Amino acid sequence: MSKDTLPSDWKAIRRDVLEQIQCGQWKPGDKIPREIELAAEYGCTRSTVGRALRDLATAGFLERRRKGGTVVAANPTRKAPLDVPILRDAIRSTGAEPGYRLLQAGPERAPPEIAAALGLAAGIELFHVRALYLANGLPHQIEDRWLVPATVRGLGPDHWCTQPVDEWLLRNAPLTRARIEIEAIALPADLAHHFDQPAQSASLLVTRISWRQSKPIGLLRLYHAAGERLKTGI
Amino acid sequence: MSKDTLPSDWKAIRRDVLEQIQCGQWKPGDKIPREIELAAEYGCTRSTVGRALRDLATAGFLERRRKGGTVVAANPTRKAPLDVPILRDAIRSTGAEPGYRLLQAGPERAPPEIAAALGLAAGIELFHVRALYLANGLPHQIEDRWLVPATVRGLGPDHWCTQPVDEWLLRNAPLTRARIEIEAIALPADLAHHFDQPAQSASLLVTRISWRQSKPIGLLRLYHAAGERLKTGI
DNA sequence: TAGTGGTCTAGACCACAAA
DNA sequence: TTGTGGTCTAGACCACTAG
Repeated sequence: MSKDTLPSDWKAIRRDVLEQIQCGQWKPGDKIPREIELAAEYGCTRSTVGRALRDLATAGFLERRRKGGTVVAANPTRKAPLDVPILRDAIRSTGAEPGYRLLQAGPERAPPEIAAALGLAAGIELFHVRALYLANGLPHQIEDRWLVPATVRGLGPDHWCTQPVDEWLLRNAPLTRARIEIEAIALPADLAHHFDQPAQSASLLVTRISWRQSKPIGLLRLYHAAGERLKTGI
Repeated sequence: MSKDTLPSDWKAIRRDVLEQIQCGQWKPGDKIPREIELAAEYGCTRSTVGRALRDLATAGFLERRRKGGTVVAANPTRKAPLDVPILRDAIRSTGAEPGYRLLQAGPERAPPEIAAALGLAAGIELFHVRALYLANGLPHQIEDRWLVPATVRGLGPDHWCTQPVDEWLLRNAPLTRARIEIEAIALPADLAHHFDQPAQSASLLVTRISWRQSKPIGLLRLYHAAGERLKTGI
């Protein structure tokens, strides 16, 4: 296999190696040449080859082990990146004009399942915020958020009245860790009413519990209007 | 700000810089010191600092531009990696024993919306495979797959009878690109019957269209049993 | 134990975009 | 124009692990 062009930049090498994999030249489980051999082949240093292979490894195409060499991943479990954006930005990115309407806010005793999910004692008092997000004036999502006062210190009524809470949180109590679950639910009557859709419509519910270091920030339930979809890709 | 410990490996620098960001020392929009300044501070070369900062940039915490310097990302839109695994592996990873039951398979004229989604002429003949996946013997997911014969050449009845199609595809026609959509639907009666659940139950439908280079591989609709959730995290 | 990838250095040149 | 990050080199030592 002689090469007429000798790409010596790491992106070209990456492309080249990936092509060998995707064309089936190098099959899952196959051991590929050592860094030093590829370096000789491409006419560059080991560092440059290493950069390319490392990138393919983190992308899941290769598995690398010291002494074991570099092997084409047996089952390239691909990851589809799911955005966790600011809610209004998500609406903007669809080309629609975002709107925000506060439904309810204030301190409230946490229901047992909320407190439990956050790892807090039952009956603790949290901030409870419910708000409606609009796209071009039409109901789009309903946010149901429980926030831990101790962690979001400084957050007050003046914040959530005018602008979405997540925008304040982003700047003042950014999450370091989160757990996300996506499920389908039959739209409860009260939410369906806000969406102006029939009750029991199948709709998406995204639940997100977030932490700052090891302290719980809060629990967000994001109800989507029936028919709304999450989109991603590889 | 003197440092008593001077971490000189790139992971430590990464941790250190990330901490400055997450503790609010460096706020969104702030310009952070140049590579060469950080290198002096940490007592290492520019390459090592660069490695750490590059990593934080690809993770979305920093934005870097030549001449513009390195800036803390204004809105760190985090990405939650959603696995796109082999179906039986996904079941295994929950600790359950996977099962596979073929429901129906063979050539079939593609419905207009399927052909359109794949960018093919209406009325084209595709492979249509429907199968039930079980977890510990219980119905878990239903796969409804349309495959483009020209792209998955070599796939035949003997393959899909005994083992899931995706496992053959992984080795013989791996995807290079995919579009994924997640939505909530009311379970149609025929599917509900297989799941042994009431019709109209809200359940998740994941639709995936995949390509190999620019050639369409097929369209997969994965129906989840009512109550099933997708899980991810940051 | 020996071989592979992982990391770091000290330097250089280049590409891009801000001033 | 000029300063910043992006990349590459040639070399070195180290950490892990397969044989």
